[in-house]
Amino acid sequence: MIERMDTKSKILDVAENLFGNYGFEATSLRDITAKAQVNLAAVNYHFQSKDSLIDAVIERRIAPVNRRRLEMLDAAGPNPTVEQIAEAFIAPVIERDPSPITALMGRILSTPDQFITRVFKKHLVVVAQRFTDAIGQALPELSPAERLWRMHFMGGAMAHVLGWSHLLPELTGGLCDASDRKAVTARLVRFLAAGLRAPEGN
Amino acid sequence: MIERMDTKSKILDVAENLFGNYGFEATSLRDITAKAQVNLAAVNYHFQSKDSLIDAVIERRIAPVNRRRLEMLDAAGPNPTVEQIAEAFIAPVIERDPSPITALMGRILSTPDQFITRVFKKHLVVVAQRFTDAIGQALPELSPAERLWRMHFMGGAMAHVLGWSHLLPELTGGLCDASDRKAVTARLVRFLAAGLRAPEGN
DNA sequence: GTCTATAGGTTGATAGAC
DNA sequence: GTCTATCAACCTATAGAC
Repeated sequence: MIERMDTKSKILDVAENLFGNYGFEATSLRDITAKAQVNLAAVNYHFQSKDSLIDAVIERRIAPVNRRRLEMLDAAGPNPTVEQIAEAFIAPVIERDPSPITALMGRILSTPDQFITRVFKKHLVVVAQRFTDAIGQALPELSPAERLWRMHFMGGAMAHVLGWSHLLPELTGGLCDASDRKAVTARLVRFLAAGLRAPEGN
Repeated sequence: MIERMDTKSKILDVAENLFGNYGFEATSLRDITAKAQVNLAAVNYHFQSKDSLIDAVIERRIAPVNRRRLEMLDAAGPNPTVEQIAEAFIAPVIERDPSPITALMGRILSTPDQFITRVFKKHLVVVAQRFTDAIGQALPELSPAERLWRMHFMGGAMAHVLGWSHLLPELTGGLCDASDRKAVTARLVRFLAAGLRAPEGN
C-alpha cells in the first residue's frame, strides 16, 4: 500500500538531506523546493520561515534518538559499564535507519553557532547530564570537570565520524568504510571506553 | 615600533576571525571589509575572489601548524610514545598564539564540503600519513584500517574542542574552561592516548 | 592601491488569484 | 493548499575615476 507523501513531509525529508550534506547556510529554500518538486511558497505556508524549518527538521530526528539513548542506558541496569554507556550514546545515532540522519546529526554537532546552540540546549543538555552522571558512577575517581571534558571528547569523535563518513573512503584510499554501521560503532566504543577509563593524572 | 597594518593583512586577520566564528558561507565580504575598515573592492583587488581569500586564510595558518607538528614528532626520537604522538598532533593547534586560529582550525575540520576537502587533501593528507605511520610503529598490533579510524577519532575530538571552546563555559555552567590551553591539551592527550592503546578486539 | 558606483544574480518572504 | 508574480534586501564581482 503505497501512500503518496504530502508536501510537508516531502519538504522535511529533502531539507534534512540537503542541510546534512551541504549545511544550513549553504542550502536555500529554492534548493529544497526544487528537489522536493513542490512550490517555493509551500515552505512559508507550512513552516513560517527558514529558521522554523530548520527547527522542525532537527526536532523530528533528535527526539527519538535521545529517547533511544536513555532507553539503552536504562536497559544496561543500575551499574552500566563504560562500554555500555558509550554504546548507548553512540549507537542510536550511527546505526539508525534510514541513512540521512547521520549527515544531519553530524552537521548539528559541527555547527557551533548561536542558532544551533539554542537547539543544543533544548535537546542535548538534559541527555548529556544523564550520561555524565552515569560516567561519574562508573568512574567515581574522575573529577566533575574531567567527566564533562570526556563527554565532550566523546561527542566530538562521534560528530566527526558522522560528518565525514561519506568522504572517508576517498580520503583513506578505501581503507575506511563507514557503511557497516555496527562495525563503526564497535570501533568507536572500544576507543572511547578506553579514553574514558584513562587515569586523570596529576 | 608600532607599524600600521596594511590592507591585505587586515583583511586576512578579520576574515580568519569571522570565518572561524561564523563559518565560510555565513560570512560575507561586506562583513569582512566593514569590520576591517577597508573598502569592499579591496578584497577582489588583493585576492581574486572569495574562494581565493578562503584559501589564503587557511594556507597562512595551516602550513606553520603542520611544520610544527612534524618538528615535534621528529623531536620525540625514533620511537615516540603514543602520548608524544598525540601531543605532537594536538599541541601545535591548541596552544598556538594568537587565539583566532583555534576557531578557524575547528571550522575547517568541521566543514565536510567539497571545497574544504580540497584543502584537506592538499595540507592534511601528508601529515596524517606521517602520524598514522608513527601510530603503526608504536602499536604494531593494530590493523592499517584501525589506525586510520583512530586518527579520525583523534581529529574529531580535537576539532570539537576547537569549534565549541568559546561556548563551553556557558554550556557546562563554567565547569569547563578552555582558556588554559596547556591543561586542555593534557586532558586530550591522556584521553586519546588511552583510546589509541585500546585492544582492537575481534 | 583605493575609491564610487553599479551590474547581475540570489536570497527569504509575501500578496493575491485560484 | 497550491500557484504565479514580485518585492526588498542581500550577495559577489567588476568597471572606471582618482
